[in-house]
Amino acid sequence: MRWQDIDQQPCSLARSLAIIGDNWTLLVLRDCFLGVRRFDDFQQRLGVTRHVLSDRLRKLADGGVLEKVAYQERPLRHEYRLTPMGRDLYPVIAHLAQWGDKYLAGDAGPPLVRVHRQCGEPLEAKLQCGHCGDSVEPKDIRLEENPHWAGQLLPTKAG
Amino acid sequence: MRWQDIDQQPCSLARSLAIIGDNWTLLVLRDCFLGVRRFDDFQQRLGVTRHVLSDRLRKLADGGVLEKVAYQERPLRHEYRLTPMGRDLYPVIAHLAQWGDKYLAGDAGPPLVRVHRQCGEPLEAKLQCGHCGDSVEPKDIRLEENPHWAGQLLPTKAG
DNA sequence: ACAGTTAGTTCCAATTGGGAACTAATGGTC
DNA sequence: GACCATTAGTTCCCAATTGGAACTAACTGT
Repeated sequence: MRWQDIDQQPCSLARSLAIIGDNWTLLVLRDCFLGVRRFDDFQQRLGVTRHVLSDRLRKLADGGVLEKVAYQERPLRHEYRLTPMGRDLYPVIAHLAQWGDKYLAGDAGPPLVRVHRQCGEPLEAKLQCGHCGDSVEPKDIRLEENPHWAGQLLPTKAG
Repeated sequence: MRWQDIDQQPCSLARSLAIIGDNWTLLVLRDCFLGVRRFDDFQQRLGVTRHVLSDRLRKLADGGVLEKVAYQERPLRHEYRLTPMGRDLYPVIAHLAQWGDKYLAGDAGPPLVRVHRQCGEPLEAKLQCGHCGDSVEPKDIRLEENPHWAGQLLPTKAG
């Protein structure tokens, strides 16, 4: 199976990755959350080649994660802004960054600290159940298959 | 800059992506969280080619996300298991899957429901501040640069 | 002796990526 | 009017990676 065809899988994770799972794409989104909006700014900050950046921005815009907004006419120029759908990816980025802080930081420590304005403390991101408010770990989750794909998604004991 | 060199960036997100940001890698981890451990099982479930799978599993093991454990001698065979470092990626996968459920599901609805055992309800994953317990959104976060990289990480207003 | 199991490796053609130069549309300067 | 600057891309070429399939190694069971 080709990577470009994973958007046809029923799995929600696979479909998500079809939009944001390419190399460079999550770094583009990191910069979006830092307020970067323009092509050349992305290009210089990331060091990615221009045609790859062009491709990734187009995919993000087509996928609804970014929108292309004209910021001037004559000559017509566009910038890229997060949509609500894009902003919903913040927890993914926050957890990934925190994971890197925890396991991959060098001697100088994590490069950025994310301070929670409301409480003034560095954010310790946790996965929370919105229904009961408790923190959640992998073992706390039970998976239920949608009957439409019964037996096709989860591995069997036999393999 | 080559993608393979992003592990040398100070950014924690970039370093995380150096380990888990390759195409297919997060789908390998999805299957790990579903209990898949063996090479051929990954290969058949993912449809990825064998040498790409081999490369991704090696990178994950080298990065400390998976460990290679012998499950029999004669002939020597290994399986791949999540380490604690790997299990810490669960929030990333949960949020990505939920994002796909919300925005990318087809007519039949999300393929899997993640039920929170403690409260019995479908998980609505939220990003929580471990210090104060509140849910967190992008606008609630203020970034502070580590002085070691002062001025090198965040974009300036000028661009 | 021969088929089956399992975790890979090897080979080749096709796609994708890195690096650099180039284009288009326009404003400003000498 | 000629030339430089800005900005968002596109085009070109070569190298690296991927997809698909076949092959290898080290056994076990019949």
